[in-house]
Amino acid sequence: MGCKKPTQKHKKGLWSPDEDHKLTNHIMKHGHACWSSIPINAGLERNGKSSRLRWINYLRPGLKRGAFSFQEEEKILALHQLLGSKWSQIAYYLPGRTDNEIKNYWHFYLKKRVEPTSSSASKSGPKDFSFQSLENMAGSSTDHQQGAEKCILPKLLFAEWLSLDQFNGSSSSIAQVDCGSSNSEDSSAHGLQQLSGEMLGEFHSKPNFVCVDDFGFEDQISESSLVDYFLGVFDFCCDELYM
DNA sequence: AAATAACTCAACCGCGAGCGA
DNA sequence: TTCGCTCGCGGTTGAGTTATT
Repeated sequence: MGCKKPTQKHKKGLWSPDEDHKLTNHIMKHGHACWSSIPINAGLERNGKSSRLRWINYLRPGLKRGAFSFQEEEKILALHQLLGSKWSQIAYYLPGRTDNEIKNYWHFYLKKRVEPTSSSASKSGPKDFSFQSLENMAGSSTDHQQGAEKCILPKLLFAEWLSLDQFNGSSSSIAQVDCGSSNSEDSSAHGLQQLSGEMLGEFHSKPNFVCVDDFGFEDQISESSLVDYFLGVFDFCCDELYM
Protein backbone atom coordinates (compact mmCIF):
# COMPACT_ATOMS: atom_id res chain seq x y z
CA MET A 1 0.00 0.00 0.00
CA GLY A 2 2.83 2.30 -0.63
CA CYS A 3 4.07 2.03 2.86
CA LYS A 4 7.67 1.34 3.54
CA LYS A 5 8.23 -2.01 5.07
CA PRO A 6 9.92 -1.54 8.38
CA THR A 7 13.10 -3.49 8.74
CA GLN A 8 14.70 -2.19 11.89
CA LYS A 9 14.35 -3.79 15.29
CA HIS A 10 11.59 -2.24 17.30
CA LYS A 11 11.85 -0.90 20.75
CA LYS A 12 9.24 -1.99 23.27
CA GLY A 13 8.05 -0.81 26.61
CA LEU A 14 7.12 2.56 27.93
CA TRP A 15 7.44 5.61 25.77
CA SER A 16 9.86 8.32 26.73
CA PRO A 17 8.86 12.00 26.60
CA ASP A 18 11.27 12.42 23.72
CA GLU A 19 9.57 9.69 21.73
CA ASP A 20 6.21 11.22 22.48
CA HIS A 21 7.47 14.54 21.27
CA LYS A 22 8.82 13.11 18.05
CA LEU A 23 5.67 11.22 17.31
CA THR A 24 3.40 14.14 18.09
CA ASN A 25 5.45 16.54 16.03
CA HIS A 26 5.48 14.21 13.08
CA ILE A 27 1.78 13.56 13.12
CA MET A 28 0.97 17.22 13.57
CA LYS A 29 3.05 18.04 10.54
CA HIS A 30 2.29 15.16 8.26
CA GLY A 31 -0.74 13.39 9.61
CA HIS A 32 -0.81 9.65 9.92
CA ALA A 33 -1.26 8.40 6.42
CA CYS A 34 0.68 5.22 6.93
CA TRP A 35 1.36 4.05 10.43
CA SER A 36 4.08 1.66 9.41
CA SER A 37 6.18 4.46 7.96
CA ILE A 38 5.56 7.01 10.70
CA PRO A 39 8.07 5.71 13.21
CA ILE A 40 10.74 5.57 10.50
CA ASN A 41 10.06 9.08 9.29
CA ALA A 42 9.77 10.37 12.82
CA GLY A 43 13.06 8.81 13.82
CA LEU A 44 11.57 6.37 16.25
CA GLU A 45 12.62 2.80 16.91
CA ARG A 46 9.04 1.73 17.28
CA ASN A 47 6.75 -0.15 15.00
CA GLY A 48 3.69 1.42 13.46
CA LYS A 49 1.35 -0.50 15.63
CA SER A 50 2.91 0.76 18.80
CA SER A 51 3.01 4.31 17.46
CA ARG A 52 -0.63 4.18 16.52
CA LEU A 53 -1.61 2.93 19.93
CA ARG A 54 0.44 5.55 21.68
CA TRP A 55 -1.13 8.29 19.61
CA ILE A 56 -4.67 7.06 19.97
CA ASN A 57 -4.58 6.27 23.65
CA TYR A 58 -2.31 8.91 24.99
CA LEU A 59 -1.06 11.64 22.70
CA ARG A 60 -4.13 12.46 20.66
CA PRO A 61 -5.40 15.93 21.48
CA GLY A 62 -8.52 16.34 23.50
CA LEU A 63 -8.41 13.13 25.44
CA LYS A 64 -10.09 13.29 28.79
CA ARG A 65 -8.00 12.16 31.66
CA GLY A 66 -9.15 11.30 35.10
CA ALA A 67 -12.05 9.54 36.66
CA PHE A 68 -15.20 8.62 34.83
CA SER A 69 -18.28 10.51 35.83
CA PHE A 70 -21.38 8.78 37.03
CA GLN A 71 -23.06 9.60 33.74
CA GLU A 72 -20.20 8.08 31.83
CA GLU A 73 -20.38 4.97 33.97
CA GLU A 74 -24.04 4.59 33.25
CA LYS A 75 -23.49 5.08 29.58
CA ILE A 76 -20.80 2.46 29.52
CA LEU A 77 -23.01 0.01 31.34
CA ALA A 78 -25.91 0.60 28.99
CA LEU A 79 -23.78 0.46 25.89
CA HIS A 80 -21.97 -2.62 27.05
CA GLN A 81 -25.26 -4.32 27.58
CA LEU A 82 -26.28 -3.34 24.10
CA LEU A 83 -23.05 -3.77 22.20
CA GLY A 84 -21.07 -6.21 24.27
CA SER A 85 -17.32 -5.88 24.18
CA LYS A 86 -17.30 -3.52 21.24
CA TRP A 87 -15.10 -1.05 23.01
CA SER A 88 -14.38 1.05 19.99
CA GLN A 89 -18.09 1.46 19.37
CA ILE A 90 -18.75 2.25 22.98
CA ALA A 91 -15.99 4.81 22.79
CA TYR A 92 -17.91 6.54 19.99
CA TYR A 93 -20.38 7.65 22.56
CA LEU A 94 -17.89 8.87 25.11
CA PRO A 95 -16.05 11.80 23.60
CA GLY A 96 -12.52 12.07 24.85
CA ARG A 97 -12.36 8.51 26.10
CA THR A 98 -10.45 5.79 24.34
CA ASP A 99 -11.56 2.25 23.84
CA ASN A 100 -8.58 1.12 25.87
CA GLU A 101 -9.49 3.37 28.75
CA ILE A 102 -13.08 2.20 28.73
CA LYS A 103 -12.01 -1.39 28.47
CA ASN A 104 -9.70 -1.03 31.46
CA TYR A 105 -12.36 0.71 33.44
CA TRP A 106 -14.80 -2.02 32.65
CA HIS A 107 -12.48 -4.83 33.63
CA PHE A 108 -11.49 -3.37 36.94
CA TYR A 109 -14.56 -1.65 38.13
CA LEU A 110 -17.83 -1.88 36.26
CA LYS A 111 -17.51 -5.58 35.68
CA LYS A 112 -17.51 -6.11 39.40
CA ARG A 113 -20.38 -3.76 39.77
CA VAL A 114 -22.42 -5.68 37.25
CA GLU A 115 -21.27 -9.22 37.81
CA PRO A 116 -23.22 -10.01 40.98
CA THR A 117 -26.34 -9.69 38.90
CA SER A 118 -24.76 -10.16 35.52
CA SER A 119 -26.56 -13.40 34.77
CA SER A 120 -29.87 -11.74 35.08
CA ALA A 121 -28.68 -8.51 33.59
CA SER A 122 -27.36 -10.14 30.49
CA LYS A 123 -30.50 -12.10 29.94
CA SER A 124 -33.15 -9.67 30.83
CA GLY A 125 -31.49 -6.46 31.81
CA PRO A 126 -33.29 -3.39 32.93
CA LYS A 127 -34.17 -2.55 29.40
CA ASP A 128 -34.16 -4.35 26.09
CA PHE A 129 -31.80 -2.29 24.02
CA SER A 130 -31.54 -2.74 20.35
CA PHE A 131 -30.03 -1.05 17.38
CA GLN A 132 -33.55 -0.55 16.17
CA SER A 133 -34.38 1.45 19.24
CA LEU A 134 -31.23 3.44 18.84
CA GLU A 135 -32.12 4.14 15.27
CA ASN A 136 -35.54 5.28 16.26
CA MET A 137 -34.01 7.59 18.78
CA ALA A 138 -31.84 9.19 16.20
CA GLY A 139 -34.77 10.01 14.02
CA SER A 140 -35.20 9.05 10.44
CA SER A 141 -32.13 10.61 8.92
CA THR A 142 -30.22 7.39 8.63
CA ASP A 143 -30.82 6.45 5.08
CA HIS A 144 -27.13 6.64 4.38
CA GLN A 145 -26.39 3.85 6.73
CA GLN A 146 -28.04 1.04 4.93
CA GLY A 147 -25.85 -1.99 4.75
CA ALA A 148 -23.35 -0.55 7.09
CA GLU A 149 -22.97 -1.28 10.72
CA LYS A 150 -25.83 0.52 12.30
CA CYS A 151 -24.16 3.40 13.90
CA ILE A 152 -26.86 5.87 14.59
CA LEU A 153 -24.70 8.82 15.33
CA PRO A 154 -22.19 10.44 13.13
CA LYS A 155 -18.84 9.56 14.46
CA LEU A 156 -16.71 12.61 14.85
CA LEU A 157 -13.20 11.93 15.80
CA PHE A 158 -10.31 14.13 16.55
CA ALA A 159 -12.04 17.43 16.11
CA GLU A 160 -14.98 16.74 18.28
CA TRP A 161 -12.88 17.31 21.29
CA LEU A 162 -10.09 19.06 19.53
CA SER A 163 -8.77 22.11 21.20
CA LEU A 164 -8.57 24.74 18.54
CA ASP A 165 -6.08 26.64 20.58
CA GLN A 166 -3.81 23.71 20.40
CA PHE A 167 -3.84 23.82 16.67
CA ASN A 168 -3.85 27.49 16.01
CA GLY A 169 -1.15 28.07 13.51
CA SER A 170 -0.78 24.42 12.84
CA SER A 171 -0.86 23.45 9.23
CA SER A 172 -2.77 20.30 9.75
CA SER A 173 -5.86 20.22 11.80
CA ILE A 174 -7.67 17.14 10.88
CA ALA A 175 -11.11 16.03 11.72
CA GLN A 176 -12.87 12.91 10.83
CA VAL A 177 -16.51 12.30 10.59
CA ASP A 178 -17.42 8.78 10.00
CA CYS A 179 -20.56 6.88 10.50
CA GLY A 180 -21.20 3.31 9.75
CA SER A 181 -17.60 2.49 9.37
CA SER A 182 -15.55 0.42 11.67
CA ASN A 183 -12.53 2.58 11.13
CA SER A 184 -11.86 4.56 14.16
CA GLU A 185 -9.00 6.93 13.98
CA ASP A 186 -7.63 7.35 10.53
CA SER A 187 -8.22 10.56 8.79
CA SER A 188 -6.10 11.87 6.00
CA ALA A 189 -4.86 8.43 5.23
CA HIS A 190 -8.10 7.30 3.76
CA GLY A 191 -8.94 9.70 1.04
CA LEU A 192 -10.23 12.56 2.98
CA GLN A 193 -12.80 14.71 1.47
CA GLN A 194 -12.05 18.32 1.63
CA LEU A 195 -14.69 19.89 3.70
CA SER A 196 -16.57 22.82 2.33
CA GLY A 197 -19.05 24.75 4.33
CA GLU A 198 -21.86 22.98 2.54
CA MET A 199 -20.37 19.65 3.25
CA LEU A 200 -20.08 20.44 6.88
CA GLY A 201 -23.71 21.34 6.88
CA GLU A 202 -24.71 18.10 5.38
CA PHE A 203 -22.39 15.71 7.08
CA HIS A 204 -25.42 14.35 8.72
CA SER A 205 -26.67 13.01 5.47
CA LYS A 206 -23.30 12.27 3.97
CA PRO A 207 -21.09 11.32 6.81
CA ASN A 208 -17.58 10.70 5.75
CA PHE A 209 -14.05 11.62 6.38
CA VAL A 210 -13.43 15.25 6.77
CA CYS A 211 -10.33 17.32 6.60
CA VAL A 212 -10.31 20.83 7.87
CA ASP A 213 -6.88 21.70 6.68
CA ASP A 214 -7.66 24.37 4.22
CA PHE A 215 -10.30 26.46 5.76
CA GLY A 216 -10.95 28.23 8.95
CA PHE A 217 -12.75 25.67 10.97
CA GLU A 218 -13.97 28.17 13.47
CA ASP A 219 -15.47 30.16 10.63
CA GLN A 220 -17.81 27.34 9.87
CA ILE A 221 -18.77 26.21 13.29
CA SER A 222 -17.40 26.87 16.69
CA GLU A 223 -15.75 24.16 18.63
CA SER A 224 -18.19 24.48 21.46
CA SER A 225 -21.14 24.36 19.11
CA LEU A 226 -19.86 21.23 17.57
CA VAL A 227 -19.19 19.59 20.87
CA ASP A 228 -22.52 20.74 22.21
CA TYR A 229 -24.23 19.37 19.19
CA PHE A 230 -22.79 15.93 19.62
CA LEU A 231 -23.19 15.88 23.33
CA GLY A 232 -26.75 16.92 22.86
CA VAL A 233 -27.50 14.13 20.47
CA PHE A 234 -25.57 11.79 22.64
CA ASP A 235 -27.37 12.77 25.81
CA PHE A 236 -30.64 12.47 24.03
CA CYS A 237 -29.87 8.91 23.10
CA CYS A 238 -28.74 8.04 26.57
CA ASP A 239 -31.79 9.62 28.09
CA GLU A 240 -33.88 7.54 25.77
CA LEU A 241 -32.05 4.44 26.84
CA TYR A 242 -33.19 4.97 30.36
CA MET A 243 -36.72 5.96 29.67
C1' DA B 1 7.83 0.83 58.63
C1' DA B 2 7.33 -3.25 55.96
C1' DA B 3 4.63 -6.57 53.52
C1' DT B 4 0.82 -7.63 50.92
C1' DA B 5 -3.30 -6.89 48.27
C1' DA B 6 -5.91 -4.23 45.23
C1' DC B 7 -6.11 -1.22 41.67
C1' DT B 8 -4.71 1.65 37.55
C1' DC B 9 -2.70 2.41 33.39
C1' DA B 10 0.00 1.67 29.35
C1' DA B 11 1.41 -1.39 26.13
C1' DC B 12 1.80 -5.83 23.64
C1' DC B 13 -0.15 -9.78 21.12
C1' DG B 14 -2.99 -12.24 17.96
C1' DC B 15 -6.58 -12.27 14.88
C1' DG B 16 -9.65 -10.82 11.24
C1' DA B 17 -11.04 -7.42 7.75
C1' DG B 18 -9.95 -4.72 3.96
C1' DC B 19 -7.25 -3.34 0.17
C1' DG B 20 -4.03 -3.38 -3.69
C1' DA B 21 -0.95 -5.94 -6.74
C1' DT C 1 -8.79 -15.44 -7.24
C1' DT C 2 -4.98 -15.44 -4.40
C1' DC C 3 -1.44 -13.49 -1.78
C1' DG C 4 0.80 -10.18 1.02
C1' DC C 5 0.46 -6.31 3.68
C1' DT C 6 -1.50 -2.80 6.83
C1' DC C 7 -4.76 -1.43 10.02
C1' DG C 8 -7.93 -1.72 13.80
C1' DC C 9 -10.00 -4.23 17.51
C1' DG C 10 -10.40 -6.98 21.63
C1' DG C 11 -8.02 -9.68 25.01
C1' DT C 12 -4.34 -9.92 28.00
C1' DT C 13 -0.17 -8.83 30.54
C1' DG C 14 2.84 -6.48 33.54
C1' DA C 15 4.83 -2.47 35.82
C1' DG C 16 3.77 1.12 38.84
C1' DT C 17 0.93 3.17 42.47
C1' DT C 18 -2.11 3.30 46.38
C1' DA C 19 -4.51 1.29 50.22
C1' DT C 20 -4.71 -1.91 53.87
C1' DT C 21 -2.99 -4.93 57.42
